[in-house]
Parts: sequence; C-alpha cells; structure tokens
Amino acid sequence: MLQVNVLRGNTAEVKERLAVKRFAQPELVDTIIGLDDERKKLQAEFDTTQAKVNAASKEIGRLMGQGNKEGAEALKQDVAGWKAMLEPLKEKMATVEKELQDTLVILPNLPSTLVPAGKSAEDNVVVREGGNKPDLPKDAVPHWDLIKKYDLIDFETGAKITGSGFPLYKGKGAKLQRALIQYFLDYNTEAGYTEYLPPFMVNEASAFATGQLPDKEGQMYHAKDDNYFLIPTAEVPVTNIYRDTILKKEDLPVKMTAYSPCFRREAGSFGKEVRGLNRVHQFEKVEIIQIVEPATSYAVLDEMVAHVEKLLQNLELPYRILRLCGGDMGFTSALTYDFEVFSAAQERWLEVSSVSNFESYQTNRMKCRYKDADGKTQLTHSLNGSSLALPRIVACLLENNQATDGIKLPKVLHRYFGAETI
RNA sequence: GGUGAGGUGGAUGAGUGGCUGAAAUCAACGGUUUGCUAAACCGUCGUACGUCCUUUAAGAUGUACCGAGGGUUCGAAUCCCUCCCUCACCGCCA
Repeated sequence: MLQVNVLRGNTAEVKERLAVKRFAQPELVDTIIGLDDERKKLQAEFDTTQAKVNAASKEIGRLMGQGNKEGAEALKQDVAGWKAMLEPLKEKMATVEKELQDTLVILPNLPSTLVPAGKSAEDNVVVREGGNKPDLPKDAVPHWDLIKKYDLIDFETGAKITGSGFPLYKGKGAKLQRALIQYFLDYNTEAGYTEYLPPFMVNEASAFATGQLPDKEGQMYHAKDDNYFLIPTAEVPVTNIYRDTILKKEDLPVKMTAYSPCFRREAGSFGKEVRGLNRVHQFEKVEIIQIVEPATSYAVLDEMVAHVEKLLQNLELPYRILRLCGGDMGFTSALTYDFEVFSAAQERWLEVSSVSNFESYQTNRMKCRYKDADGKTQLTHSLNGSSLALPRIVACLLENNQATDGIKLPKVLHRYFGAETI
C-alpha cells in the first residue's frame, strides 16, 4: 500500500508511474488525497471536542471531591451536549477512514523507473541469457513422457486422491523433490539466509499484509470454517514474521529462506499450458526473502538476482533473465526479474523464479519499520524471490538431460540424490 | 472440545473507577568517573494520527492505544458482554 504522503507530494509523477503499470483509474489518486483531507478535518474537530469532554470530566471529579454536587451536575450537562456532537463525528470518521483504506488498497505499487513500458509478456526485456541449450536427438520426448517412462510421478492417482494438478511423486521422483529442496536450502543458508519452516496456512491479516488480499483472493484455497488460506508461496507466512515490528538498524538486513508447498487455484488455465508439470495446483518451492534499509534495496535486488542465477548455473540449465514490463508485473512489485529455463523437448521457456523489490509497499501494509541512523522510525523495504520453484526445474532437468541410458543429473545434485542418473 | 488461570511498554512486573500513558526493576542508549573492564552516579528511554511553531531539525500541544471488538459511566488498564491468544489439567490424537 502506498503512503498518502507519497501521493500528495508528486501527484503528477505518481499518475505517470501508474500508467506504466496500465492502471486504469488514475483519478483515484485525487480521490485519496481528498479523503485524507477530510479525514484530517474530521479528526481535528473530533479531537478538540473530545478534549473538552476530558477536561470537564476531570473537573467533575474535582468538584465531587469538594462536595460541589451542583457544579458537577451542571458540567455533566455540558458533557452530554458535547458527546451528542461526538457521535455523528465518530461515525463519519469511521466511514471516511474505511473508504480511504479501501481506495488506497486498490492502487498497485509504483513501478521503478527501470521498468519498461509494455502491456504483456511480449514486452518484457531479456536482460541476459546463460547456460547452453542441449542438442537433443530427434526422438527426444517431453517431460510427461519421461515421467511415465521412469515412473516418477503418477498424475492420475494424484487426481484420484485430490483432483487434477495435484501430482503424486513416487520413487525417484519423490526423492528428486527432496534432493532439490535440500540442495536449495543449503545453498541459501550458506549465503547467510536463516532457514524457516512456516505454517502452510495463514489468516486474513497475513494474506492482506503481503498483498494477496484483496487483489488475488480467487487464487488462494480458502478454509472457510476457520477463515484460513492455504499459502500460495512461503513469502506470505515468512514475510509476516515481521508484521507490526520496529527493527533496529543493526538487525538489517533480515535474510530468510523457507521451503513450503504452494497451493494455487489457477482458475482458467487449460491445454498445453497445464500439461505435465507446466502448471499444477500444488508444488514445492524454496523462497528467499529480505527485509532491508530502503537505500540498499536495489543493490540487494541485484544481489538476489545474482544468487538465483548462480543456482541455475549450478544446475547446468539454460536460462534467461527478464525484466518485466509494467503490464506484466505483479500488483505489489516495484521491479521484478523473472527467470526462465529452456525446456528443450517442449522448446519452451518456463518461469521458475520471480525476484522482486516491493520497496515499502508490503512493509507499509505490514507496519514493518526500523529506526534509522537519526533514530527516526521509517518503513523498511521488502524483497523476495524463488530459489527455486521445483516442477518446472524438474521438467527442464528431465527433458534437457535425457539420454538413452537414463537422465543425467547435474553434479551438485549427486550427493543429495544419491546417484548420478535417473 | 471441556474446566480453571491469565494477556499491561524491549523484558520482568505493580496497578480494582478520577491524582495512571501507566510505579518499580532490568535491558538499551547518552553522559560523568576510570589506565582498561567492572561498579557507581546523572540523564534519555512507546506507537499512531492531528494541530501549532520553525526553512528544516528540534520543540509545544491534542486525541487514541494496557490482546481485539462492543457496552456501562461525567470519567475505564480497572466494571460488564463477545471473540482471539497463552498457560495448566482433562479429553482426543500424529
């Protein structure tokens, strides 16, 4: 959520930035400022009246103590009058505040000046590519066939147990999941990230704080009896560790990593998009999250991008890094880099990570602040990224490394998987 | 799920209707002292939203906040109701 003061100081610039994100209601910026003005006016009025009530109440106490009943009674009359004024004011304030809040929440984060204009995935900018695309033999097959061949995942039984998009990993398929998770976590903790294993369901306040609510309500599975949401990413529970906190300068940067399953409803997806592991409702992911001083957040973003890039290099996969354009970015992000790996048999790029700087958009919702060098309290910046999402990594590993004598795994995985090939 | 006890500032913890935005202690921070460490002493030490003042910083001031939300009262941390959470015991259970 953006701060009203940011809107106030640079209304024109804010609207320009919102246009980059293809936000359709720039007039809401003015609406918000108007509502905030009204809020202030109402509060001033309320406060001065309430101050009179408080002073009179004290005086009544004093008069009673002196036994001056008549004086006290007279004052009570005054208080009754003021209180009658306070009631409607209070209601009006609540209405205006709610409207302000509701409107503020509709505004997406402002994209950084590095964000290219554009309306869809086509307009994303390739920052760099790495790794080598393999030369596959003519008879190379997509990962869903390899999965069958080596009996790694049973999609049909997963669908029987739950529904489509809930894979049942089996044998070496299951073990590969475990190996990848363990490798990713080790890689991250070696880089100074603290490992967490968070709750896989969150309450409404947490889902709101990281911006899943109200924007992505339909994306999450909702346990209505308890009003809990299955997490779509570990970002939600882990970032919320620092909800409503004030950190010390020396606590920063906070670096966290967590494995979690991710649950996504993905309503409306179909066809080739969802074949095999391309898109599923439940998948495994390891996430990295940082909470940092505002001045450092873009340097940290670069650091995180490099961190994920190295991981893909270690996995020996062909990848490319995209800077997302305004139209393709997430609601809460200021700058996002997507990582895609090339799945050679499908001849498709598959997204496996998304690393974003949210600046103070999440932390403002979360009220995650810190005391800066001058002792002033201000909002921190938050960032996160996947390192990595498993299914598409697996799809790519299988397709790109297929050979007649099995699937060759990259060196870094040997000791985790306990073998060099599948 | 049942019964009981609780939830107060960074921590411990006092506070059962007005003098309490909140004692005391500890921690933290600044200073004095000191060869260094320790100790002692002095000071500072909540958040949010307003208003005034100032170029800003700072300062002054108002309102709200003692788990959350309602209620009683001229006045609520304190009394009442609902909910949440923690702890103990019981039940169930990986």
